[in-house]
Parts: sequence; structure tokens; C-alpha cells
Amino acid sequence: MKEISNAELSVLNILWQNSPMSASEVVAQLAQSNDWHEKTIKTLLNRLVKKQAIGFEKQGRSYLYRPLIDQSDYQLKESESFIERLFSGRVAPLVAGFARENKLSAKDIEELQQLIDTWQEENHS
Amino acid sequence: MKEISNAELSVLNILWQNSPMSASEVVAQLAQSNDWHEKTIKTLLNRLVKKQAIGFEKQGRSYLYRPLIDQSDYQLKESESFIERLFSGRVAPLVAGFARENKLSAKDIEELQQLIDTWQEENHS
DNA sequence: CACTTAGGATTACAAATGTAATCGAAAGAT
DNA sequence: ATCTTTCGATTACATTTGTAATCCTAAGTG
Repeated sequence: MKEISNAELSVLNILWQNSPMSASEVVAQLAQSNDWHEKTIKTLLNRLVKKQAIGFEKQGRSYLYRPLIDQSDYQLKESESFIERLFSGRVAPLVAGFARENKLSAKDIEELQQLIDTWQEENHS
Repeated sequence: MKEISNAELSVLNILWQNSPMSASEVVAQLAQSNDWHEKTIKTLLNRLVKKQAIGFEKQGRSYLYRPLIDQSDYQLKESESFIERLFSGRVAPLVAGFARENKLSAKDIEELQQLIDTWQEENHS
């Protein structure tokens, strides 16, 4: 599938949060945060449809959009390629950066510890 | 500073690994791995210079290039914006994805544990 | 010295991207 | 039945990006 651009991703994120949504609802969400023109957002919806990242059903005169790709799949693929490009594939250094800058929340720590524990059980070594 | 594109980043990565380097050395490194034409790589070097991401000193007829921006700074900024865009700012879910797909190495685990321990000492709470 | 070559500088050009404006049809409003 | 508004579809247009090719000049080669 074609790459999803940053602007397009903002739209997709909205739909992952809550779908299906009409174009006007998406616009309502985004126009605020991103200060984008309605036309711009419609363009982004169109491009996402062309890229088959989202689909729609007609609902009367307007459409109801919903994601066609899974958020977790997308997150994983993008994370892998990002980590590869910036950190030669190792994830710990990224987390280390966050730690250094105090960007880790207590919740992050807790979840990370949980992940480690689980990992160690599974790979009991 | 202007954004650095993916192709440009490949070049920058080479220079972060080892600098200063002449254009031909960079080409030697990259032509292999990325199957890029020499001219392409020169273009990327030029664009990086324009973006002030790298600089050079003349050395006879050719140049010696070196990064002007710090790799850690770049990594951190990009990581933050990436995590913000894809994970609403929380880093643990990214790591969780890696864990699920078994992309964590023993070394990663060890480093992560270390980070957590340190974090907990500092925020002994 | 004439000729080829190796470097950087400039130019090229299609596709993707950000950011809309315009078009055409259908639905409401008067 | 017109007029206006609202949708989606189509078109627009400057930048950025990927991917080179061409140009110009100084250096080696014969």
C-alpha cells in the first residue's frame, strides 16, 4: 500500500479513535486542533480512500468513513521502519532517550516492567 | 531547520558513523547498500548542506563532509514527534508492539531493565 | 598541449504532499 | 420553482523528494 503522509495520518488517527464518522464530523474534530480548512480535510479523506487506508458507505447524500487498515499493524510496521532508520533496529536506545529527557511516565515504567517480566518468563533464560 | 528526508537520512547516518568523509567515500558506502547512483548521492549531500545538516571543508579539489547536527538530538526530536503522531506520546505501547512480535533482543531487555531501575532510584516512589 | 576524467554546481523532471479552490448535483429554504 | 447551501469529485499549484543527467572547471594522461 502507498505510504500515508503525516497530514493523512492525522485524519486516520481520528477515525481510529472513533468510526464510522461522516466527513463533517472528522472536520469538526480536526479543524480545531490542526487549523485546517474543510477542503483540505476532504482532500485528505479522498487520498486515504484512494490509498485504500479508509473506506466508506454511502449514507444518504454523504459518506460514513472508517479505517480499512488496522492501527496496531500500522503502528508496528512504522515503528519497525522508524527504529531501523534511526537506531539501526534497536529499540532500547530510543527509550533511553526518553528516559534521559524525563519523558517516561510512571505508567510507562510500569508497563515496560511488565513487558520485561513477561518476556523473561517466555524466554526463561 | 528544514526536515531531513529519508534518503537524506541514509547519507547522514553514514556521516554519523564516520566523519569527515569525502563524497566518494560516502558514495562507496552507500552505492552498495542502497543501489544509488553516484549523482543521486551527490544531490543528497548538496541538499543536506543547504539544510545545514552537514558542512564541509575543502580539501584540495574535493570536500570533506561532516555532520553539523548532533545524532542524539536528532534521534530524540524525531522519536518524540514519531511517538506523538503514532502513539499519542506514550512510548510503552511501541515497545509492547516489539515485544509481541519478538523484536526485542536480550540486550534490549537488559538495557530496558537498567533504565527502569535507574528511573526508580531517581524517582524513588 | 589536447584529451579525458573526476568533482562539485546547476538543471531536470515526475510523483508525493500540503493546502486549497472550483465544479456539479442534490437537498433545503423561501 | 428558484435560490442557496452542502456534499463529494475534480482541478490547482507551489514545495519537497527521489532519482538522475548535464555543465563547468581543474587535474591527470599521453
